[in-house]
Amino acid sequence: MTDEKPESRPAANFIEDIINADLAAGKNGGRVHTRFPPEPNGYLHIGHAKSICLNFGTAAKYGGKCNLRFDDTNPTAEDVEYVDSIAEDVRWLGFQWHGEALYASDYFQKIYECAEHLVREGKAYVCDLTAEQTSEYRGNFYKSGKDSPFRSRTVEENLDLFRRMRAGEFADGSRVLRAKIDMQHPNLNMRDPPLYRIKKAHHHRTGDAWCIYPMYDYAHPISDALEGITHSICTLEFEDHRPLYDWCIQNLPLPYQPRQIEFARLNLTYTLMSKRRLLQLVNEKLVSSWNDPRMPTLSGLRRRGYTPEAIRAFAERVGVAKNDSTVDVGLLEFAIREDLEKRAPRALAVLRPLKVAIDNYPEGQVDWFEAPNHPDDPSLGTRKIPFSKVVYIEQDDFMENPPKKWFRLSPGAEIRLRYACLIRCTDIVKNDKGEVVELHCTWDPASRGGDAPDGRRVKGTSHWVSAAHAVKATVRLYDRLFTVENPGGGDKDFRSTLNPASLETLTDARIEPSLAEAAPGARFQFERLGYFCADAVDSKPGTPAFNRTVQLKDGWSKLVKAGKP
RNA sequence: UCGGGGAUCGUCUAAUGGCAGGACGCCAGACUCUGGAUCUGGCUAUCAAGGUUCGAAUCCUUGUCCCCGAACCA
Repeated sequence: MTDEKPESRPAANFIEDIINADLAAGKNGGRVHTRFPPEPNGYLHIGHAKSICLNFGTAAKYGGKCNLRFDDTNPTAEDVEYVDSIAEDVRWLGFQWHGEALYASDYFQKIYECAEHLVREGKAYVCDLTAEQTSEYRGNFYKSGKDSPFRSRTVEENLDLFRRMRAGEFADGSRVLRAKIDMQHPNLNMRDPPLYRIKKAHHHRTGDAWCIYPMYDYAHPISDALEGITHSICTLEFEDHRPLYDWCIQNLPLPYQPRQIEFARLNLTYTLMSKRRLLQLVNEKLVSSWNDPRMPTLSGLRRRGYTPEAIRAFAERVGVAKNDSTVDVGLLEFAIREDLEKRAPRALAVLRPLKVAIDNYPEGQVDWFEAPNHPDDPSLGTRKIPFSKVVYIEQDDFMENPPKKWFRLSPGAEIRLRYACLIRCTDIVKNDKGEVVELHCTWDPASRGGDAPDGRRVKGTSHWVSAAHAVKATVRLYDRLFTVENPGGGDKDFRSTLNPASLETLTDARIEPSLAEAAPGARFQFERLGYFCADAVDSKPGTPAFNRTVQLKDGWSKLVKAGKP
């Protein structure tokens, strides 16, 4: 990078302020070491992406390191399926963790030894209260707690009992190890919190080696300290767990003293961001899977056609602060448009075909027009598109009785077929129901390529495909999954606000021939429509299926909406 | 009625006692073989009331509103 001293760099957010101050105070020997600590109990979503970008990005900015650590202290909720998907998603986003992927379960032995240390110091005890009794003894916001009758057990008795817990002598839920702090503490987290519970459950990594598992509040600070984490960044709801985090760091013989910093998690309009509810969508088949392109999961966004670059740029723009906030989903859409606008090759595709016969075009003739793959970037090259006597245009591009500012085709009007020629509508054909099913047009042979030699201007340009050469394709049009800004907000069941039109599958779309062999995952701009990608699962060369990633900005529909077309 | 946080354009976010700035959005215009892109110009904000100060978004006081917290979840 530069020879600039780290602490002289202007801070991008309050976390960097803190790091700069720590660096200036000579803490941690000048090191910056963060970690991303997902629990492997679900798929990563766009909210996690913010945290990933923050943790990995901050470390990188300071020339530090960032660990990937699976927080797997609750075997009943966790699964290897999730650890695999999480690792894949982090890599896809473009980040490389320091060393091997780590697991809190790697530290179970050390965490256990720390617990014995607390017991020996008289700072932890085995408690036989039931969960209900524990809760009762804890008191509540307004009522202080009272000491457990087991609080005064001797060190010897506690050590014996704890070892027998570990040895599997007691039933699930019959005892816990608790920190001995203060049952009168105004912060409920400090009222003798449980450190270990008995769970005779199979763990995805440690198997049956353990039947007691540490709680998050206890295992997390130890894991951080063991790894030499300097700044342990988490979300706001852990703010009042920080005293307990610090208590653990202070009362245990640990090699490092990490510091917890909390920031506001990402909320997005029209988007659900809770793992529990996302799981529900999957389990209840309200979406096809975790990677359904309508899901806010990273695997869903990837399949939808989002790029890692766009997601990182989005995270950057959203910023980092402590205000509860809900970002407009439009900002995410802006990020992917911005990225794809410069990189996606253009192509012509007609979603809802309307047949157009060019009456004065010679039967059997084919013109191959050359079209740039990107109008502003010649380095993407060109391709040839076939033109013949019958073409399809978009149904939306014709109106029999158009409003005033209509630039597209209508009876008697002339438009340009993109990169091909000018055509004028001479006649329309309707079916029994009075719907327009076919247009008759004439072309101006002098306009070959798209410009008239007489210099006449044509306002409208339509995309099109040659009927004889176009390939049929499946195109899935995705829209937001919910109809309300805050699904599941208030007392509404989020399932009642699902958008019934979140997926529309078109099976009669026609694409230009060059698109037929698109590689799965390849992204294109279908001109005048939006960005699309060949589906990574269902699209095969020869039988393509495209997902709409996002629509192009649409000035016309905006006019219509404003009521002034 | 307890503890912990937070209130700046419509939405995010900066300004760390010294010009309230940026991005998205929106509006108007230019340009255009995508009603796309691009380019101009514009719009809109310091929760309230007092105080300190030459000067307050920032410091103090009082109040209001919002979020989180009572799993042997993370």
